[in-house]
Amino acid sequence: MPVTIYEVAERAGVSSSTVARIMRGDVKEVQERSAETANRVRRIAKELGYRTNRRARALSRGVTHGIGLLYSSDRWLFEGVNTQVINSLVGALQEDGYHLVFVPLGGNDGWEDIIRGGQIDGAVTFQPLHERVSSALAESNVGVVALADDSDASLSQVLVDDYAGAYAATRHLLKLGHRQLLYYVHESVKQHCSVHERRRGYGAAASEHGQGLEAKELIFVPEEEAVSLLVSGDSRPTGVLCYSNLEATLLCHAMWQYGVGIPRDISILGFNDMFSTKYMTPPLTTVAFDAERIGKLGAELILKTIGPKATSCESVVRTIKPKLIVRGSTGPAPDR
Amino acid sequence: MPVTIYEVAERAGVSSSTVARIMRGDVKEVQERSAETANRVRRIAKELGYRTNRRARALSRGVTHGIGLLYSSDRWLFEGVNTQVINSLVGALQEDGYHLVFVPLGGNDGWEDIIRGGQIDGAVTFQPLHERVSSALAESNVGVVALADDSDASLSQVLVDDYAGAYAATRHLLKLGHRQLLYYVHESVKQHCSVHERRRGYGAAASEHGQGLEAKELIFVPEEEAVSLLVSGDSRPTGVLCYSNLEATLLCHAMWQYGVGIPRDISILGFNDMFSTKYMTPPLTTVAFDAERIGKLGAELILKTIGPKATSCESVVRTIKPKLIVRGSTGPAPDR
DNA sequence: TTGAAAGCGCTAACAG
DNA sequence: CTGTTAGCGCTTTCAA
Repeated sequence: MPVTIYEVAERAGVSSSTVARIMRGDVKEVQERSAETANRVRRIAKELGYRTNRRARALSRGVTHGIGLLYSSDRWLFEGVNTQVINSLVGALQEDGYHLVFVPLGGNDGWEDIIRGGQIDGAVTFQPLHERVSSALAESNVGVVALADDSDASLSQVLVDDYAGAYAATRHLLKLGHRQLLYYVHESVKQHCSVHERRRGYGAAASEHGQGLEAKELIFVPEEEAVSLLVSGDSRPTGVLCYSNLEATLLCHAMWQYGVGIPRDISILGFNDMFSTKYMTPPLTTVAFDAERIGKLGAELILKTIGPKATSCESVVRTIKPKLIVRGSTGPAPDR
Repeated sequence: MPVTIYEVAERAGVSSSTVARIMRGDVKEVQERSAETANRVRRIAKELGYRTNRRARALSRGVTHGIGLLYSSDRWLFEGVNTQVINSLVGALQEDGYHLVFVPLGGNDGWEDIIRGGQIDGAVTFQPLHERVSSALAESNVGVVALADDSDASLSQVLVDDYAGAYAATRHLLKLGHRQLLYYVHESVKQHCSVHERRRGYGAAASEHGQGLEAKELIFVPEEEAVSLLVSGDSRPTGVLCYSNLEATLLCHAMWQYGVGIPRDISILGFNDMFSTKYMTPPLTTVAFDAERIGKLGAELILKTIGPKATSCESVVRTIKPKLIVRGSTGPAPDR
């Protein structure tokens, strides 16, 4: 049986409110007398092993300090760089006494009970939300911030400047002399704003360059198609901007098979700096972003959104800049 | 302002307890009269948009329906097959009205507040727990089940029969005629019971076979070492049992570089059937297990452990059998 | 600053 | 089966 403020109060000869206030840090301790009491109470609480009961506090204060991680399992959340974001998000939330709760959106109505039942104070998501979910959140006054998703302009969000990343990456290829380019997105990739943003950045850099340049794109297509484009024909691409490390891995494998050298014959550039990337041969040139920072910013935004002095109605967008990490998979364009 | 049982009660002309009981499904509705009231109450509740307040219920019942996912970020939890286990665990818990909460063990004392503050009713973990954590759990009467970890015999656990998996895999190599074998674990792998179990299975199959067989092992070593063993010397292994898909990926890459054919010159066998495995060339022969099932069993065990009729003191162990999936990366041993 | 008292919304005996 | 009556443990006025 856990010890309560009442037991501490009795032992210390003060009222329960006093104990509660002291344990909560509400007491200013400017006067000598209160400082003394405070210390005594703290000592006794410690001796007795007192801990604030979070259930009671939740009811009384009307908040749980829980943040929901909204996701549907059809879009696999725990892959790639998201896991790093989540990890840092959890850490940052914990710093402020908040915890993250898995809230799978599919299946039964569990998610609705959690949202409407006051199980969480706020939420984060990596994906567009269904209307039902959005309204449940709104009606329950649960704030949301979107991470790496810009589909709902009314939400606060933290984004990566994919346009800039793709632009820089493409410029890199151009500087190396590549004039036959390809932007490739694998068929397994889900529709997402970054697909489009990276395409825009790629396109912008290409059209800026002007004449004598061929910039192809293969979006949502199986790798066989990309591979055959890369290994046959005279105007085959020599510089490939991959949507992520998935495409990069696939293509590198395939190129080895066909005896195409990287970066001798083809330069390959990916997005997202992952573990597996470091174990590639050659190491992948890639556009990386600071996943840790997204988590931190996300935590910051959501806590601000649900905070007491929340100027709710305004949504804020934080954008982080990716950076190009040049490694071994890109090199000068081959002579033709 | 959310609607409470009192408002529903007033509108329906019954007492709040009646509403609560009906909403909770406590009412047996055998008699006509009560069935009628029940329906009316339910209708009104729906009209008013009533939802049980989980905070109030938590305080009153003394449970939160939260299950903690205990992990420390130094052992990266969200990689590989664990993510599938977690996904199914979350789903299974949701079926029973439970939710999973991230509980990072490092950093500040947040985890202790969660455990001792009654934020969760039970917990699951994939790793050995520190003494401080274990005692916090025990003292707070929070049950735990270990997933794929056998380090604490006093816990309920769900395990994979890694011994059997490695045994079957090794037998597969032997049947293909391989007589120079290697069991390889990469340096980045953390100490874990499966490392040892797989080694045992490998060793058992090897020693069963008897004479004319050389079974090497390289445990926790960098890939360069493994690669050099595979490409030089007369007695170099032709059949490799990798600890996971990581080693398999690394070795396949390296073999391509050295012009060593798979499975022509070397057969490679991995553990864990992952997405990336399917995109390998050739597709990886691997020992797979039903991750979904682990999650389901885990949910079952933890709910049983914390349940009301929990015969607490006894810990139960469920073991699931892996199965060998033969694909393209293994073939007959080459002539020498 | 401190204490007394009234909740937060639901659950859980206990009568009726 | 239904209503009444106390709480669960903490927070929060409101006086003192």
